[in-house]
Amino acid sequence: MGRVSTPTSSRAERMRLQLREEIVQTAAEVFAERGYHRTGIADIAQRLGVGNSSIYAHFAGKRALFDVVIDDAMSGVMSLLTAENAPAAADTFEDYQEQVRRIASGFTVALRDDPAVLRLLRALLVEAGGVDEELAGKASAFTDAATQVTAAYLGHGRSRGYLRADLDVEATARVVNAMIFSVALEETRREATPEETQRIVDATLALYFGGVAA
Amino acid sequence: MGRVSTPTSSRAERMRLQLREEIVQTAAEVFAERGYHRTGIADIAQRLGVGNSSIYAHFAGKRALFDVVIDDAMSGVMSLLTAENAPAAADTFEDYQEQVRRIASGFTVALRDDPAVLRLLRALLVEAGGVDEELAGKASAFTDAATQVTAAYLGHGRSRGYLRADLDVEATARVVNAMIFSVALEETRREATPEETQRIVDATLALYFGGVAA
Amino acid sequence: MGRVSTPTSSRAERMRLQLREEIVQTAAEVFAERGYHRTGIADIAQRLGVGNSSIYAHFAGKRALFDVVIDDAMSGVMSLLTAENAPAAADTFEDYQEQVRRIASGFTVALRDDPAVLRLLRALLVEAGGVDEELAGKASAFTDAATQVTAAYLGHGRSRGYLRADLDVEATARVVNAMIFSVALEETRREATPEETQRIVDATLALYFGGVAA
Amino acid sequence: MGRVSTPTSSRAERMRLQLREEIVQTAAEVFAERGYHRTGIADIAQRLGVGNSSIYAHFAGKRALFDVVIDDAMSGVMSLLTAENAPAAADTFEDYQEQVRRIASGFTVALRDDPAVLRLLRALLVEAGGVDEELAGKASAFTDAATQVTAAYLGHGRSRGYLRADLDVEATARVVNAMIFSVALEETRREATPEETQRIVDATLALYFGGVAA
DNA sequence: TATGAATGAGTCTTCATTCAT
DNA sequence: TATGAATGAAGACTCATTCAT
Repeated sequence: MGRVSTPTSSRAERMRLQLREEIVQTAAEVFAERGYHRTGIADIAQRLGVGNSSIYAHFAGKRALFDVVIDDAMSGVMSLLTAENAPAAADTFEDYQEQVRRIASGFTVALRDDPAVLRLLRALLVEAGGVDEELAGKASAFTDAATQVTAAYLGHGRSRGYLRADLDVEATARVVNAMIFSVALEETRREATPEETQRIVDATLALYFGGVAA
Repeated sequence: MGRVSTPTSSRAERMRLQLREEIVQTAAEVFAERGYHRTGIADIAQRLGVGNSSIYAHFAGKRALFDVVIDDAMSGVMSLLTAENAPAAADTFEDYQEQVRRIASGFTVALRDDPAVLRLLRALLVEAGGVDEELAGKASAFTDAATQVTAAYLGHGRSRGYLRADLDVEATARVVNAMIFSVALEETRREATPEETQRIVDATLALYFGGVAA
Repeated sequence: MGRVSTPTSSRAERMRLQLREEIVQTAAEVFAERGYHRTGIADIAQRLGVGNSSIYAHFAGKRALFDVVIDDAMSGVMSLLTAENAPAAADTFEDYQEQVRRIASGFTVALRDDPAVLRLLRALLVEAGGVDEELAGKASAFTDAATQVTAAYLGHGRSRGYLRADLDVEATARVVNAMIFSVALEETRREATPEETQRIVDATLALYFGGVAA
Repeated sequence: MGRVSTPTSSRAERMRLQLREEIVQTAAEVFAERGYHRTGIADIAQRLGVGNSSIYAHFAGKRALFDVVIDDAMSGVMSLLTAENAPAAADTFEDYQEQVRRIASGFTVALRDDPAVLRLLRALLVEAGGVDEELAGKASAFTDAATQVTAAYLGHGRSRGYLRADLDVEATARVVNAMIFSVALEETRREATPEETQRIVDATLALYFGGVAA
């Protein structure tokens, strides 16, 4: 039989999926701009130029759509965090610095190109408690997952000897991620110029690698 | 005949102010627990055991009440940040470490005793954009003010020579504050044990003072 | 027993009545300025400088107070209409014109001195339907009573022969009163100068006595 | 294929406009019956048999709906006042009487068929001050406009010589209109029989043309 | 007795969701 | 299947009235 079946439905299916994707895109934009509560289903539908109820043909409701949007944003950030550089890759402090700079740079570029992702993260992290218990749980799960990723890097560095032997890997991972997200969120709030952002990134890395001590 | 001065009006005035204070307290609790949008005037009134409209005798509306609550929280945090330790106090790195530890400790204790303040800050920083442009501006002003305070400490330390000469004071101040607030917010979100919190604080300070490098 | 009794209570009684009177006065002002619905009990109490509930010590409620105010205004207008000139007084058209001019002049002067009465009438006639069935009935009763007064004048003049023999006394009375009240109300609405008002009064009388025909 | 032109949108548009029209009609009824303040959005929606919020799909709010209703009533009355008879049409007093009778008759018939218009006018003229400064202004503008129309007739008649040479055109116009509106309003208030109304109209015209003098 | 703070019923308005076309 | 008009539940706010002092 193969997959000869339903070629017509296949065309319809493609269009259906495409509309779904457009809804998610548009919803991401609007949610990012205005936050969950100030965003109305009508706002999303209108910006996309479709009818209100078309959204309900693809998502159970506003909350469900937000879930999908947030999941997309989360996985986007997670792939930035984990992209191209395995924790195992660095063996010296110099390599590690290089690796982190590369990641930070990738981060910066990616977010410059698609700042909505970050604003969505803010929507998640910030409004989580104001929407739902379930959403709050999702936010926690996300920070926990991010902590795991960072902790893996830190653990590798400590065992390789290029990070402090007394480093509290798990706690530091949490702190570092908080710092990263905070800076990132803060930079999107005030619409910072690339130069300002670069200064913040440099300051962050300097603090990270060497602390403030002389 | 001593203080004949308007004792009746004084009594009534006291009760009026007391109710106002109770409203602010209760509102702070509920806003902290549920966020701005999920909190109804009815929730606050009910928890306090007064009628809905009593709140309107003291505040122009929900938004105005939230403003007062947020202002209280902001000034609470600002006094924690600036309390008892002038930027000029430390002259050596050891003194400075001691000073920062003292502040951190004060912070920790204060927030353990009154965690609502922090949750309110989260409400401010997180929901700001989802409520009002004005509130968003208030949030920005707050982070800017906090940056100034921290930058004063860092500038003093750099000029004394116990902090890195190449320290980007303003940028680092921003990063450090972001880190502090993030950690604090995160710790209130997941209801961390005192031990966990202590580990986070230690990790934060270690990172701050010496970075991650071996 | 006589009425020697309770001289103290008599003093108190006097003050009580005086306050009651002041409330009616003030209420009349505010009702006249803002109409029934836009006037709050608090507005009246505040302007008089007494507490909200003092009003309830003298009147059953807002509606009852309005009733008293309206009754006062109605009897004020009725005495203007019936004042000093009995329907029987005039025997010639010249006498009648003189009489009517005297009444109109008294009206004008009285309302110039106490324009609130008229505004209250407006409040009665205009808002009657928007408040209560009962108030609407009172408004009807008032216009009916005024019609009776005017009809008596007209009837007298017709029987004396100085008014048209084919005059429909009752219907004309109704029309004339409507004209009088309308003009009076309209003059209070737009804050007319005395000169403008005089022109209107003259035009009204001219129309009344001689119609528009050449 | 003839007129393929967007029949769907056209159909929907028609229904939309129809509902809007029904809302205005029903609102006119209820506002006329109960006045602005005693009319709730719910009353209107319920009488029409639609949901409360459907009204908000067509009008910004209660006040905006009232505005439309009032504007309709005002233009309805203005067309009655100006209909089919130009001020210039009459050249003799007989012609003029005929013309005025025709207008009065048209008025009477029109208001008998649609008494709501008049009740609405009452709502406007009476409640104007009790709702809004803006509405009060609209009421003034309306009476001024009506005065202009009437003054044009009177001015024409005076220059033709069939009206009194000493006629104060503007003041008389104001009086006459006040008389007309008052009578009309009064007739709707007490639910007069056609015969009673006819007597009032006749009395009004008699007064208008010849005054009361014998 | 006068006060004015507190009340709670009533109202307008919003918006996520459904349904007829 | 897509539409967008209609829905109704929910929430902020007002104000005449009551009650403890």
